[in-house]
Amino acid sequence: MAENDRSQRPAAPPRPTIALPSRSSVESLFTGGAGTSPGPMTLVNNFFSENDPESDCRSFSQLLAGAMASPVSVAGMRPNFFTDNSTQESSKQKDSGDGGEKDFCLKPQRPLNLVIAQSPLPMFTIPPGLSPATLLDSPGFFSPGQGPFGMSHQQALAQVTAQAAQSQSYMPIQGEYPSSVLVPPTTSLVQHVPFSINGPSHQHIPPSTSDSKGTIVESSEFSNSEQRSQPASSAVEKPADDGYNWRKYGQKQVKGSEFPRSYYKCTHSNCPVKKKVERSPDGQVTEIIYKGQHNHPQPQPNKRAKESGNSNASLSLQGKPEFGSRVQSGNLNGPNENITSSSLYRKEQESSQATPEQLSGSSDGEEVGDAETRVDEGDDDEPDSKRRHIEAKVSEPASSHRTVTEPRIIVQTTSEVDLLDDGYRWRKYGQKVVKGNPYPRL
DNA sequence: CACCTTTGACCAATC
DNA sequence: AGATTGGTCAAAGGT
Repeated sequence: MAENDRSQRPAAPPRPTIALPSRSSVESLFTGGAGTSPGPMTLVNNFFSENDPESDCRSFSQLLAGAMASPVSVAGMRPNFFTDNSTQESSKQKDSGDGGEKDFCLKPQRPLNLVIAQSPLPMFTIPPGLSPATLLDSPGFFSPGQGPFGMSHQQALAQVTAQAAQSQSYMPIQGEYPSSVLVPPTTSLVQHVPFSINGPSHQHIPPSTSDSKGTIVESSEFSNSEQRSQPASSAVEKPADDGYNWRKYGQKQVKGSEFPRSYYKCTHSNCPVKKKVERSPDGQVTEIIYKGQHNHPQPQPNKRAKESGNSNASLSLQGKPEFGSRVQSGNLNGPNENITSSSLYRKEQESSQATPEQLSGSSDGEEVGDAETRVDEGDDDEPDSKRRHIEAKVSEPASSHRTVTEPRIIVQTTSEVDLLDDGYRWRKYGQKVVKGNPYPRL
């Protein structure tokens, strides 16, 4: 283990392996709106940043949830594809394909924020089965007809989700994430979205899951009640039960975070996956950050049950560390790839406890990267990026979700560096609208 | 006894 | 160059 860690440090993160569509498609995507940054992150931001006063649906999670819950409606570009509580409960039903069209906007009870963090880490990846082009070309994604980013986030999200689902049928998008066993080591934005959004997952989690302490994290994200029902999970704060076994190897108070951060490693031999969990004193998880991908199948439930004391094996959504950026299906080489991907699920549970940065945010929760987001310089060659730059903390939609539990999702992308079709990575240093040219010149 | 958590110290990157 | 900070190590102790 130690060796791995050590070796990891110096090792530069693998370059993001993102297959890009021809420029045209990319461009159409990125240049959808004037003044829009073409960066992957920006892209995402645009998706989710919304200042739609008339819409209560600010939460990306909601969007996701909605998308997941009702692909059909999504396909229909229906803004209100989400649902209320009942919906959540009935998510299973939805899985079977419902057309539930409830207006989730009205029930921002579990708003989730998607945060796209910019970092040197290739977090924003696209699975082999789903090419960026596919996503981008998707009418819903960026519909020319709707003008630059004319479509709502919900729509966009829904679209993406739907496509993802279609393109990768093998990939369980919802809470029932089979974990590494079935899931190839690939990842995509789409994937991130769905599962990360605990939204759907919570639906699968029986309300009374509480017993298993292991599930704390996930469940907590979804509902406070559940969380609370769970005792702070004992002194041993096990990370959420995501199906893997974790060993805590450190804990530290991190600046900027009110709560101590715990460091966990996957106990599987040679598995480079690590995760950082921040918990509030009362045991509520406020943030989870995964790094790397499991290079092994998920342990058998019984095994884990024994170890974690939890029989609910699956639940979680969280454990999606698998969603790595690795495009090639091969095995991980280990140390070198540990950082292939990571994602950060941040949830805010108690507004009161929200950290300043979280609260400081812009009006919209989805706005990525504002306040604290550190835009990476863009030098992809940056080494481990484990440092502060890695995680961009996103400001919280202070106003909108104050009292609500806010699971936060941070998708880390490759940074400001744009990936273009030429195979090289470019850093944008300017943008201008050129007269006569519908698209801004970068 | 094996495995895990705790925790202070250490290291390296960054400021 | 020194201070700060995040991440990790590893001994000690607990289960």
